[in-house]
Amino acid sequence: MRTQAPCLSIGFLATTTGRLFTRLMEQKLKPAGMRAGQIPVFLALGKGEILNQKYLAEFAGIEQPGMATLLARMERDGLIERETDPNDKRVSQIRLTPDGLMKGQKIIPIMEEASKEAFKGFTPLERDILITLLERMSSSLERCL
Amino acid sequence: MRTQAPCLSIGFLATTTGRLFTRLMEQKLKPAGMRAGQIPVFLALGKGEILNQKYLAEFAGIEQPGMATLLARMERDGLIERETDPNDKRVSQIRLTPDGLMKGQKIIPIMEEASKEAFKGFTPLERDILITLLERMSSSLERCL
DNA sequence: ACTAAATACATAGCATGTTATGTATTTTAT
DNA sequence: ATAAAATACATAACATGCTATGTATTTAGT
Repeated sequence: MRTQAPCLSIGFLATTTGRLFTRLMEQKLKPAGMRAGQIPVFLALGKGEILNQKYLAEFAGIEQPGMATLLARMERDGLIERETDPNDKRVSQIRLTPDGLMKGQKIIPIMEEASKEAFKGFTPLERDILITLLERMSSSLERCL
Repeated sequence: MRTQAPCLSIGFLATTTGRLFTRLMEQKLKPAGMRAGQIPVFLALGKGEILNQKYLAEFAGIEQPGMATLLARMERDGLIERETDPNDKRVSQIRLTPDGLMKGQKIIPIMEEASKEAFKGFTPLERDILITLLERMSSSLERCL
């Protein structure tokens, strides 16, 4: 008796599902003047919060340079503003502009729409199981990186 | 009574899990002279198959221009060769070079390793459920794009 | 007090993927 | 037979994310 072969398609499935979801979000966000990568920033700053880049990178689950370039694009597009922290000149305090705040209000409804479509045909139980298993896999992967 | 709120974190979870998996594969593939995006090409051509770009793009589940640039990089790095189909000069027949064939032999073992780590702590049943649910979500998303 | 380490952010260079569009070539329809 | 549609691939421009590295600024250690 031999060990059952692990499913090799999990990587393909995970990345593909992620990409498809991003594509769907892009479709919905673009007409509203937002992009998929900006979602965590809008979620974190949507109520007028003022946060620094390190926090935002951790919140978004990406590396610091990725957040740096994302924020540079968002600043270019007038969605965020930055101000050097007077207490620690290394830190820049980041917040949404009035335009950013206004646009950000549509994020949650759009996410709800997309999630509803992604979960089409799922029972609430299946939905919860998928979330739980994905969270566990995500943790496993983080641990071995 | 109101409809239960759909889980909004599914998009984040899917994309994050995909990214983490890609990162893990990069760690394992780079020392072997391969990159994560090349996996489907190696899988499709690993036994000496000769296939065209359109087929490879569909197999990889990405758009045609993405495959075009991927193949350009792989050709640059001496992993694949292309030859115009004499029967239809629009088509280019693609195959792995000897070096590509040799490197490609390590793909499956590396995928097995990565899958084992991703599924750490999963029972076989949980594994199968995750696969099934991800496949269903992937199909749902494809349908509404 | 002052050098060394740590921290926050920026930049460079790249891979991967997307949409939009261009260019041959082949097929279809009249 | 030929103009029009379809097909296969390439290219441009961009977003997102990565690693590696640079640059201030702050904190710690002696």
